[in-house]
Amino acid sequence: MVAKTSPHLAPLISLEALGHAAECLRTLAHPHRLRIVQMLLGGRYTVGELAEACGIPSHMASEHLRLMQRCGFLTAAKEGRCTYYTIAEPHLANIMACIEARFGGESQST
Amino acid sequence: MVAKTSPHLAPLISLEALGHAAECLRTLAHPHRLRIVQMLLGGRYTVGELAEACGIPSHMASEHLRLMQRCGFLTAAKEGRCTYYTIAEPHLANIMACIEARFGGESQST
DNA sequence: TTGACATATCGGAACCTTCCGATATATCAA
DNA sequence: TTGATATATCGGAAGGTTCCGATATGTCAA
Repeated sequence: MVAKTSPHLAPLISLEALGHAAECLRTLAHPHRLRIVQMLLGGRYTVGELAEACGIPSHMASEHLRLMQRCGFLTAAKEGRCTYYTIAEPHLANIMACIEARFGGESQST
Repeated sequence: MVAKTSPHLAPLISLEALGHAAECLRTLAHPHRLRIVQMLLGGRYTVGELAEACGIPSHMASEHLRLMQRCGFLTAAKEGRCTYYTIAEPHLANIMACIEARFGGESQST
């Protein structure tokens, strides 16, 4: 039931779970989607606001948001003509913190 | 010089840095590469050992390792016929901890 | 109803990734 | 040298992703 691997390691995640993790990482691995997640960690925003912040047309923001919703990262709430998105997966805060720790102070003066 | 965005958020990472972050996340976003990183966080291994643990031919493990080396994640040390790989990017431990927190206890009894 | 706005969806072009078999290089043992 | 082992690289097939213009849906104001 357990590992037949080397002595000094024990708790390997199953390849199936790693496949799921890889899927989520791939969903996160896009500059506009990272920006969207970073903004949503600070509050809720509409598609149009997120699109403008990323400098992309809103129908593309909508597509990014749909991808992240499928992954369970976000939820949508329709209010009138607008759709507000919010973070649904609490672990995103941790991962963004890691990313900010590594890339936060990177070459912003060039 | 600073944000012209909404009141309740301030420290957005530059899109350029987010692009770099996305590249690194994409490199990580593969089940075999995640397994390799997880193993290497517990010690150093040869290409063949990593390949066997993933159930893939060693020339494919070699390719995964080269990708991660390019990203600065790993370093290689040749010893005789074997090449030992080790973790070079300390932040990988943090990110793997996030991933284990989220996916560690997932469906291993199915 | 009509028109304007906000979001969502569709179809396709361009590009990137993954995987594989074949082959190259480098090391050791005899 | 020769043969076996360990790793690395190459070229191409198959599939996935990103982006875009066009179009659809759903909401508000008049």
